[in-house]
Amino acid sequence: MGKQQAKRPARRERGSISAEEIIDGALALAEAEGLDALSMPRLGRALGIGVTSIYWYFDNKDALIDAITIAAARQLHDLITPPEAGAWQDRVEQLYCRMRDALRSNDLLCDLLYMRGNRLGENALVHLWPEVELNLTKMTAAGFTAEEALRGLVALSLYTRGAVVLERQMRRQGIDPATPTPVPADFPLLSAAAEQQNMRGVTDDAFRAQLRLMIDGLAALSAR
Amino acid sequence: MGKQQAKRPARRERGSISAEEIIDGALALAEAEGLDALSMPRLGRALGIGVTSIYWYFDNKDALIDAITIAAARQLHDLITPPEAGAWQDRVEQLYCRMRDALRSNDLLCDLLYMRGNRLGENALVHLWPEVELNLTKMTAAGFTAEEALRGLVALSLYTRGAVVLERQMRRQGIDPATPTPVPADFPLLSAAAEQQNMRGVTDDAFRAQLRLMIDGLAALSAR
DNA sequence: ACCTGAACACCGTTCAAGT
DNA sequence: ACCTGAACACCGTTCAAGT
Repeated sequence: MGKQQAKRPARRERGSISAEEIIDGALALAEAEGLDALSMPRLGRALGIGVTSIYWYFDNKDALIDAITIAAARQLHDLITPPEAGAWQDRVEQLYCRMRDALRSNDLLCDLLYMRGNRLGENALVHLWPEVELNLTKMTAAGFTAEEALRGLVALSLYTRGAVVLERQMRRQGIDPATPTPVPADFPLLSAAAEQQNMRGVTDDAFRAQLRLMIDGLAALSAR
Repeated sequence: MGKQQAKRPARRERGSISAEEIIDGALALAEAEGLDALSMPRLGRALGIGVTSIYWYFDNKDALIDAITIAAARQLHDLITPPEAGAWQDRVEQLYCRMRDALRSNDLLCDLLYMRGNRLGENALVHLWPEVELNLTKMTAAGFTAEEALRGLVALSLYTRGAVVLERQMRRQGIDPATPTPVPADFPLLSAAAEQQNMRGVTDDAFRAQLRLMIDGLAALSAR
């Protein structure tokens, strides 16, 4: 009879592992099982490499997460950037609506960028800077100072981020954002309103309407 | 000579531990060392009880986190609720400015409520529902439908939440939100604007100004 | 009824090797 | 230069006790 010992997988040749392969594997694992399930041992197993080999390419897990964040964010730009032509109001409305859509349909990207501490900070979205610059150009042409314009764009992005994060938190808990929050009858107005416009998320229409309200408010400001 | 064996702490009497004591200890530990440092073994050690004793009072760590979230959120209400009298515009402006202040000065509360998955969802802030009801009353009196009014309040809270979370992420990374983001000169408008109004946070004035813009936009809507 | 340590299956990371 | 397992100090949780 042959030897019965558990045969361990063959040692990988040197040069057969790359940072890119690890990033791709990590993205695949996190997409399939969730970011929480991404552990170094599991990743090593999924890639068929020794756990510790990962540490030759990345100093630690945080560095790896940074890398997959950049990789995941890179694709965002093409998904959401509106055509160059058009009034800033419409371009900006479209940009943030698409941003919300993209993050809503990509939990992993949302988790990497907005949930818990994204170590990259604002650098995670460097790919969007040309888009910001273009909007600033259009807005200054419309009468804004650059500071006013940027302040407005930041506000819109904060609103969008808030909406995305709220909904993500609900989904993470297995709560359907469409189901209204139960509110005791002590609060008649709130409980009536919460049946339509609940506090667990925003409908597409409500999001867009409020976004437009903010944009129009800014536009009125610049006209002054 | 006396026995040299490491003496283990005396066994606690039955009844000497309470859920409240555990919650207080957990809050103290999380405040002192950060939410990440709150582990079951550390908490047991801090309280001088066996780690596993905690499991008699809480099913698991998540349940304990829920409990301390509720405990931490309870104090929020008194801190931020504005006086009853006044126009809804001013009350709401004050409410969200104070909400931001409270969360900015209490990292733990911010982490519990907004960073990563808060299992309690909107129930974490039940203590604010009377305040919401009051604002809905005032806003419907001013011409809003209850749904419109709630939609507006949700939007304001999303903006606030976005601002708080962004700043918290920066602080968590040890980045000073006041230091401007370095932007390459390829983006002249952005780099000029980013020196004043950077993308790492919002100044108090900018936050309030944008909040007021949103409120006035809502008010104009109801006048129609 | 309440409190406990031993034990288990995980984790991230270091280190001293192997090739 | 690149890949590796053994080992370490942690974690959350279960379980079978003790009192």
